[in-house]
Amino acid sequence: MKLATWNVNSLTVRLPQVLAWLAAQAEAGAAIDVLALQETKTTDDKFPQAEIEAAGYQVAFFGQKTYNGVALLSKAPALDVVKNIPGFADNMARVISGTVASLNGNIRIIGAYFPNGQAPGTDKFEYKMSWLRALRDWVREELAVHPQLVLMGDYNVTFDDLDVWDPVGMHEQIHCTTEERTHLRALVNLGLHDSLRMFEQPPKSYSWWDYREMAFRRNRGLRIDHILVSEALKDRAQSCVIDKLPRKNERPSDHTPVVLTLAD
DNA sequence: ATGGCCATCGCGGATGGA
Repeated sequence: MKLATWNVNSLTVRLPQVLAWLAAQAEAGAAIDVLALQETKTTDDKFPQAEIEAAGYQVAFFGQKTYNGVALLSKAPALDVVKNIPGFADNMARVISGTVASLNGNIRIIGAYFPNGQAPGTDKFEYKMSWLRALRDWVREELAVHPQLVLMGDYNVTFDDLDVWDPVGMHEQIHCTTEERTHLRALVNLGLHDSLRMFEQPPKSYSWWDYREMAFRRNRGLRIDHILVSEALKDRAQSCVIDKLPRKNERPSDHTPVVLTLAD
C-alpha cells in the first residue's frame, strides 16, 4: 500500500502533472493508494473531480478561493470525511481526513496544510502556534479512536538542522524556530514516527526548494513535508522516499511528493 | 548590499508563499 503527500501550489496549474505522476507510479510497479494534496487553491465548485475520477481515483476535497485548499485522492473511498480541526474555528481550508480500508484494518488518514507562519513575532506566527496546539489536542483524541493513523502533509516545520540546507543562515528563522520544532516534537510524542527517518536517505534530502536562485539545481531546500505514522503502523512501513522527479517538470510545484510504502 | 520566482486576481501591482 502506497501513500503520498504533495503540495501542488495550485491544482489548476498542476493537475496534468498530478495525473501524469500517478500514472507513472502505477507504471513503475505499484499505484499510489492514497494521495494527500495541499494548496489546491480552488473552490469546491471548480474542483477537477471528474478528471481525477476518470484517472481511477475517488476524491474528497475542501477548498477556498485563492489560498490553501486540501484534497484526499484514494483508490478506495475515504469514509467519515472530516474537514479542518473540529472545535477550532478557522476560515482557512487546511485539513481533510478520512478512513480508508487496508488488508490489515482501517487506516485513518489526516492530510494537512500547516500554516506558514511568516516570521516569529507576527500575528501569522501566533496563528500557527494556536493551530499547532489545536492539531495536537485533536490528534491525541484521534489516535485513541484510530490506532492506525497517518498524519501527512506540508508541515511548514523542519525537525532539525538535517532538514535545512543552510542551518546557520536559517537559525531561528521561520520553519526552523525552537518554538515550531517543540510543537512538532510534541506531536511526535503523542506516539507518531517520522517515516522518512526510519529509512536510510540520501544526504541533504529536502521536499521544498525556492523557485528563485536556481535553488533546486543547487539543492538549497528544506524538508517540511512529512508523513508521520502511528505506533501500530510503524512496523508495516517498508520504505519512505522523496520523489524529486516532479520538481524537474516544466512549471513545477515548489514542493515534491513524499511517498510511504506500507506492507499490505 | 539586495533580491532574483511563482500563483492569484484581474489587467497593475499587491499579497502570500517559505
